[in-house]
Amino acid sequence: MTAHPPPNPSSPRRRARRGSGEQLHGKILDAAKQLLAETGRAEAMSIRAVADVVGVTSPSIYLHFADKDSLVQAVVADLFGELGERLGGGTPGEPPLDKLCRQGTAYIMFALESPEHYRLATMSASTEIGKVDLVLQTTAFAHFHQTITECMDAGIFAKGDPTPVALDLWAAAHGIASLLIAKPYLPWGDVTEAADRVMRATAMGLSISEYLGADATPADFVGWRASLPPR
Amino acid sequence: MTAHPPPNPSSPRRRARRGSGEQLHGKILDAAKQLLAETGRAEAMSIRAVADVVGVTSPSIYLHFADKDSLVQAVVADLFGELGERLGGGTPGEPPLDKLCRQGTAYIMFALESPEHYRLATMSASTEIGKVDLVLQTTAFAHFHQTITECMDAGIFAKGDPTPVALDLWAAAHGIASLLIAKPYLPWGDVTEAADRVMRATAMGLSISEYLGADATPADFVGWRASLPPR
DNA sequence: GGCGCTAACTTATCGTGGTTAACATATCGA
DNA sequence: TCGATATGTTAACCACGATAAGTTAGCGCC
Repeated sequence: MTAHPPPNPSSPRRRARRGSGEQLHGKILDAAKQLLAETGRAEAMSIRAVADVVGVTSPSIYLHFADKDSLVQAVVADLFGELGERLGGGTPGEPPLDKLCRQGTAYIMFALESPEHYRLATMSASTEIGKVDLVLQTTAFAHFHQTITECMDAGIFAKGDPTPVALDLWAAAHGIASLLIAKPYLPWGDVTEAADRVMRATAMGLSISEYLGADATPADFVGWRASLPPR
Repeated sequence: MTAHPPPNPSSPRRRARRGSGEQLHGKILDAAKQLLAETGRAEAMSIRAVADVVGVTSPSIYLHFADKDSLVQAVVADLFGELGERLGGGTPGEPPLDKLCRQGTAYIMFALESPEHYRLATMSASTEIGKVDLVLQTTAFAHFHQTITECMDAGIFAKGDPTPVALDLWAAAHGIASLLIAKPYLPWGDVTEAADRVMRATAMGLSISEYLGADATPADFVGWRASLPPR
């Protein structure tokens, strides 16, 4: 069995119509996502496996994607689209910091729902210069951006460019999501609570950090904290 | 050139003495670390490449490591040992929260110095039950643990089990380290400042979060913050 | 109807990588 | 000296990513 088996001789897959080569493109993407979701292992998404699922030979993949990395990136882009949609909703009039924490937790939950997709999305090399601000242009990031701006208007953060704040909060969300996925056996306790706790702590910390001034040392904070009335 | 070339026929590597098969074990580990550090790419550390560097044929690796994953895990364990040593030092009498932030930043810097090692350490699957608390038993984690206990004694955190606090802080450190490695092109600004900022914010946030009470909502925080005198 | 163009595939093949089975040999205790 | 065995090597298998070259089906056109 050294040769790869043909797709399925009994049902010879009908070749796509002349202009509709894009059909296969979509099917390949779906198959790749499905393989990742079902097996849960990134290495299971081989070009050959994807081709088998679609019912096509492996070189056909290369008619629609330049190489494996392109396929992975396409899957990831698709995923981030879904994430953006999910972060969009929310009750109007929701306090901005509540909204920010909710979005952060939603981000983490999304990552936990499709851990292999998330791993690929955040842990691939992809140091390509061309895609410099690919992340920053996702709708998910735009939603974060928007909510942070609302927080600034509410006086929770100092007014200015929301991007640094967004990056710091994203780092916190990514950190807990990533570790929950990679080290699930650690004593995290309830996952939702852990996610919520870290997001709240980071958001509050950034706010207090700005309140105390960017040049405040940890010792300054300790002194200030000691001066707070007990609750 | 389909066959693999022999190591080096001109200098026939002396076989190790009867009891010293462990020599090769160490050399393999060094070679694997070296390949990762030099090339900076995880895929460059193939079994065959490691064997070539050592001057041995690839199947010999399997006399000392069960499979590639075992070799990777061994490299990672070695790395965490180095990390633990580095986190150990520090001036006596250093305020505990300063120490905590310094250790967090040192952790992040360590990750940035050997990004591929770090990627392997934190992003591999390794869901093996046997190694349940492998991370928690590293000296690096022990140092975090110790410093957090000192913070608790200083009233910065509520007294109790340091492990949850350590995990949350570790998540923050890992998040920023991981993103700095995976997405270096994002506008992080100065890397050291970013690391320090996130660590400080998270530590302060956890402290304030405990001060306000675990059940405090983000809205509670906003109300409390608005009551603070302007600085 | 038939003819050619070409999009949409397949077949065959290459090189690399992880892993294993079978074989070889140097070392060491008895 | 001699056999047991630790310490390797040779040869091979199979899966994978990728490419080159061949094939076929749909479509416009006369």
